[in-house]
Amino acid sequence: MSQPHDILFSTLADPTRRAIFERLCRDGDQTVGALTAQAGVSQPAVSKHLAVLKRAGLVRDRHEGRQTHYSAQLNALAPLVDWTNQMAGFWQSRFDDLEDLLRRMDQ
Amino acid sequence: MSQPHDILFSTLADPTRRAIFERLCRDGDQTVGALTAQAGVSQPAVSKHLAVLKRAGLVRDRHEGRQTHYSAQLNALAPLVDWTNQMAGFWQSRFDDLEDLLRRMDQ
DNA sequence: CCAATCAATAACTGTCGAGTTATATGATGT
DNA sequence: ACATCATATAACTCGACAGTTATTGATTGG
Repeated sequence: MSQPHDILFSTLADPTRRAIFERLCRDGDQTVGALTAQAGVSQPAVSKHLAVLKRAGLVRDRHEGRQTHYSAQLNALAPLVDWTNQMAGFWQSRFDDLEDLLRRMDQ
Repeated sequence: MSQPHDILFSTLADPTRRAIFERLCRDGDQTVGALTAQAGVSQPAVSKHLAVLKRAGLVRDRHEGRQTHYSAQLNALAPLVDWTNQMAGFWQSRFDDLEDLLRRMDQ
């Protein structure tokens, strides 16, 4: 029962973690240190959040010397967009069904 | 720091709760009993999930005799779409590579 | 009125996960 | 080789929350 968007929702549900992801979207490639500097939590906490984001495919890491740079992988958001479109589609199709029914009742 | 999409993400993060919302999108108006029948959890659990969905603005309730009908409020998903668009915007301003994602969002 | 039904609330329990500090791993410069 | 810096992992704590059963409140039919 664990769809791809399942992992996305739970990964992005945490405000601290989502803020990290947003920062990576906004400002691009960042080191763990740079992210920690504004995260409001300890460095290990940031590292754990990054690990979760990585498992969800939302970030990539790149090692450069003793630093690790992380960057956002925006295409990982696709299932989220798909899910939203699907919900909208259900809604629309029921609306169409209703219109269809009303049209039948009119004639 | 609690933005509107913050509540949406955490509300939709729970699989059981999201399944209830999906059901309401797919099949429209449902009673608590009908939702409980397929939720896989107890009736009180369903009621609590519905209360959370309602606080997030994702559902409306309508009392009819001793039953309560719930229905999805799809427009409440707007902040989610906005957030995704914003992330895509950040990304796009730095790269030009997300045709695939944009195609999904356009449909 | 009484019994039954539907939903919500109360009270409680257990689990999960986000945070901490402490430590390990690994790269760099002197 | 050594001291230092950057990140990851370990071990632990604590609170939030999803689930349970039991109960209450409200509505309907006999």
